[in-house]
Amino acid sequence: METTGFERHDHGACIREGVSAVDDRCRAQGLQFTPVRRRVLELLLEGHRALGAYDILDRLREEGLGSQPPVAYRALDFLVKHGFAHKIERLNAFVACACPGESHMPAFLICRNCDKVAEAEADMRDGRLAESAAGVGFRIERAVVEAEGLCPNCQGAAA
Amino acid sequence: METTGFERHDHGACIREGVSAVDDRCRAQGLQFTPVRRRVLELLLEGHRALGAYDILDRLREEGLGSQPPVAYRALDFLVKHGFAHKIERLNAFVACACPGESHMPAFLICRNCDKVAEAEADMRDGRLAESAAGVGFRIERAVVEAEGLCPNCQGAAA
DNA sequence: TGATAGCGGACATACTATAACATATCAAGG
DNA sequence: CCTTGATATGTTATAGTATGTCCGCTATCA
Ligand SMILES: [Zn+2]
Ligand SMILES: [Zn+2]
Ligand SMILES: [Zn+2]
Ligand SMILES: [Zn+2]
Repeated sequence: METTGFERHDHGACIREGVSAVDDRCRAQGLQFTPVRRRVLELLLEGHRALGAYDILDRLREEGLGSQPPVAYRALDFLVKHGFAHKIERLNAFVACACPGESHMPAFLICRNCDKVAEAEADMRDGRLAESAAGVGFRIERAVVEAEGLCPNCQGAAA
Repeated sequence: METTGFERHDHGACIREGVSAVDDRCRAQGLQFTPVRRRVLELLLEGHRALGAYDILDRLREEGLGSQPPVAYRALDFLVKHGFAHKIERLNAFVACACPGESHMPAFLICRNCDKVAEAEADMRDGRLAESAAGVGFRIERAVVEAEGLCPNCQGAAA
């Protein structure tokens, strides 16, 4: 089970495991993992990339699973709400969660060259930011952390 | 010169100093601090809040300074490009920079109750995230760090 | 059987951002 | 003076992202 998606790996297993983990969690929590929601998750898992809502919608349309924006947004909202996917604010796009179900404060590493996105842990309740925040009396509840740069593969190519 | 805008302070001075600091820097760097750009900066400085491009545009329109989206976006682009303002990705909105001219990797503390935004330092090249990134060979160039929570004033009120 | 709740279909609309082209302004050089 | 190039602004249109609302279906449960 790789963490980043930058390395070569058995991506078929990646998808299968991702879907089945969410399937399990939905069953456990009594959530409805409907066909549209499952398909959207599969699409997000297809590459370790962020997909826009309308990219998703196009695919759904091709497959006869829905043709109007709310269909895609509702599925995405469901996935995000339950921690099965995340929104990348910088890209107005969405990625599958790398460790669905585990509650976490995710951070993202976004390659500006190949657009791959990796998920890292960045609990903002420690570290320098937390100190600054505490210093002015601000209580952090959630945090968006999105780092942009070059992934290991693209540093050599330097395109 | 307060750092956060959460505390009571002489906000008139806040605006004057903000504008004049940018004025100086523009002069020093040969940048044109035109009426529209100045006015947009003033609007951003009015509250320690993020303003949407169309909020800005409405104000500009009222004042006869421009009526079409590109006018606002171009002024905002100028301010952001030269570090006089920042975009808050989570809000699709913009804030004046708290320390214009100094190059920095800003982080933001966004109050979910009163919508005030404070700027903090969070250089992502140290800390835990940098370690994770280094661990997978990812080179961080820029980072969006936007923390959401309650500012000191709103923690009491707890609305 | 009827009430309730959740999901999805469909239409319309709002909000955010940019492309593309035209015009204005000003400074440098012929 | 006139041209030219650079920068900023004006204007129209369009692209891209996200939500509101209403309706019908189905499953569940009293
Ligand atoms: Zn994979
Ligand atoms: Zn890459
Ligand atoms: Zn102030
Ligand atoms: Zn507040």
